Amino acid sequence: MPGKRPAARRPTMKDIARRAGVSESAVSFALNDRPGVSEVTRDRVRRVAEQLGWRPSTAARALSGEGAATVGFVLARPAHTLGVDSFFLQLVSGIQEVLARRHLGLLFQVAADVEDECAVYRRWWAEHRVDGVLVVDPRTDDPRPDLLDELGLPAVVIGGAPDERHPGLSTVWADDAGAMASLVDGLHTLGHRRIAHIAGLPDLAHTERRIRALRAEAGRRGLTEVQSVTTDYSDAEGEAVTRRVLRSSAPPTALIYDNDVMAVAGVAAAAGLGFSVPADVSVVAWEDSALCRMVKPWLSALSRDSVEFGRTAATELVSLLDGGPARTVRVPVPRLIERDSTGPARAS
Amino acid sequence: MPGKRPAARRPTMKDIARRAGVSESAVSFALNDRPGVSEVTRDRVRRVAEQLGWRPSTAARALSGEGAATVGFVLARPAHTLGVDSFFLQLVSGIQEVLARRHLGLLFQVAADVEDECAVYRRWWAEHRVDGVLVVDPRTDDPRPDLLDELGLPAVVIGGAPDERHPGLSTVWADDAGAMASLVDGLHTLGHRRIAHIAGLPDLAHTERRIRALRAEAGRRGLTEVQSVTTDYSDAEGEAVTRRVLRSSAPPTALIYDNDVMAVAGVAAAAGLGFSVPADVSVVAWEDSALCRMVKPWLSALSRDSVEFGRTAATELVSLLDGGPARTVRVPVPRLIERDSTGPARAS
DNA sequence: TGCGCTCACTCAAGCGCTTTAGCTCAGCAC
DNA sequence: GTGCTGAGCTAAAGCGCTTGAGTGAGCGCA
Repeated sequence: MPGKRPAARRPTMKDIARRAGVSESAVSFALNDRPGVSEVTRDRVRRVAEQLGWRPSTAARALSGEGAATVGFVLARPAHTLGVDSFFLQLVSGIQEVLARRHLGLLFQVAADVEDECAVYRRWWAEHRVDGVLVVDPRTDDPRPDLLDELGLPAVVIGGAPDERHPGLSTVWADDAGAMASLVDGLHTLGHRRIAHIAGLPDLAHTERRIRALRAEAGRRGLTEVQSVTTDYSDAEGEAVTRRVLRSSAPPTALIYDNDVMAVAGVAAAAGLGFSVPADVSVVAWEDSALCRMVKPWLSALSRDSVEFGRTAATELVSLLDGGPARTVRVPVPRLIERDSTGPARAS
Repeated sequence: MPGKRPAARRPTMKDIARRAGVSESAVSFALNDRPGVSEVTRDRVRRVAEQLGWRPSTAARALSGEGAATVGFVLARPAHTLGVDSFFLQLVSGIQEVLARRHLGLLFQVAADVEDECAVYRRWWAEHRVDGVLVVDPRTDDPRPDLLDELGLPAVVIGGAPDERHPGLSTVWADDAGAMASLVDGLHTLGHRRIAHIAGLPDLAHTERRIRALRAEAGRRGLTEVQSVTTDYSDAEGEAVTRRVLRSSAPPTALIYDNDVMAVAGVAAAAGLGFSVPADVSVVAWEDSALCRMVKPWLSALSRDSVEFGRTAATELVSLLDGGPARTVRVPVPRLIERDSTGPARAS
């Protein structure tokens, strides 16, 4: 008897039809809220379906042209940077919340690089696996929008800048430039004149945006000793770059890190070099998480609601799947949470 | 012209059949390596398929009884504990690696609790969405194995103890008891007699295993001042519990944390109370990540290869899907990485 | 009474694939 | 010549659902 697989049979519409004494088509109409059946029949069918625990087979649905009831999400980052990043799990959990409500599945895949990611989209499309995708980490010179256009796959770009060249794509983005501007403004007010920006991956669109915004703000204020350095987001590079910039003859008095991991690593590196935070150097993390309260001093951070970000993106995709128009949605500008790592610049 | 969706048509087997001048059945045989076609035809068909960029429609495949080519993964943890946890992303990336090679999709879902998770399995099963699932966070008194048995859904339990009651399930697990034993042994050798174990979620099977193992080890050595306290894995509880245990009249000289996040929070809490690590109290984290090297002192940690763990689990599931037998696989015992947070007990 | 119309429903085809049964023809033994 | 075999292929059904084209009853209206 052991090892026996009962494998209870799944009920189908045919079963419902039989029990309700109507045709399969009637069942289909009834369950999909289509006209063509009386309210009485509809109710009866619904009751039978419920009672049988019926659920539509996604395979059959997909095959008859209804789409796969699934959206795709590819993460293309080097494996080692996937580590201690709270952003993606939060984002995904927000996405889920919205998708689950519509019984849409989330097909998740990690890819080695963007090229790989494109291959995944092609495969998903050819295999009829997804109805749309959520694209993260948009890049400067990104091949993905063109591809998705070509495939006719509805998509929402998360974190991209508005893009007129692809009117089919929705975009959900945060105003990095604005955030950077107010950040620089705050630091400037505190007397900081030498600022280093330890940025993320060089090819990412938002990295680019932040770098440009910083340069613009510096220009406007006549600050000449302002720099951005790109990294791979890892604690290792955060530490290495911090060490390098602080060792210069006129070290920065404020450090802006593009994520929390590097900021934490950076604080440790600064301490190692004898710099005290915030007395000698102020630190701000672009991304708030528990991490920021795990080190002394607690890190001031730009906080955004990543879960909400995910919700927004998913909502846009759902609307796209419903035939809605592509849109560009801006989520709220991240808010600076002032903690103990920022203070007035040391008088030079 | 803008907004036009070209929506290139997907090639089907019919297209291949036409171009290759054979019937659809022949194409099916050829492409699935089934007997019934000559090598010459097989080659020709394959070439045409390749040239057309054909990929089988998963929907059609699933409908004709081949399974959905997808496995499911549900994460049922309170949203706020999802934050800074490196384990799951690593695990998933290991899983992916194996699944991708077989062109299996990973359907991912976050659920509120185990009950919710069960509902997801039922739905997936009824909707024909997945061929098997990976179950994480096994619990004492877990409803999931029974359910999966009932549904006849192949499954691999990740982190569970071997379970004879469900011969249909595969299990991939680490020997927590052994790891705990050697940990206690090490601490005992260093002179520690009062040990506090800040454990994870109380219902998880591995939490239970570790607690029991600690108690057993303490019993064997006649240590009476050894305790385990369960938490929700969050930095907040890690900090609170640390504070509480260190405030007692005879505070522990060694702290074992069930994850890296709590360990880091704990070190900060200890420092706040005037305890120096490792002089006054030693700290070990059960889970190694970049976090452990982001604080001073660097944390000693039990390190396991989570990516490999994922690979192993996925491999087992694939074998199950191929009709292989259910198995129980043990992954290597986590290894203690000694850094700066452990040392001899202060002479009392 | 008969015409046309609507409503509620049924029939049957079709989505892209697998699979079983069957068909054809060459090769061979007798 | 007949009969058998097996290799190589085709025809057709079926998976569970949707959908457009019927069908037939009931009704209003001239």
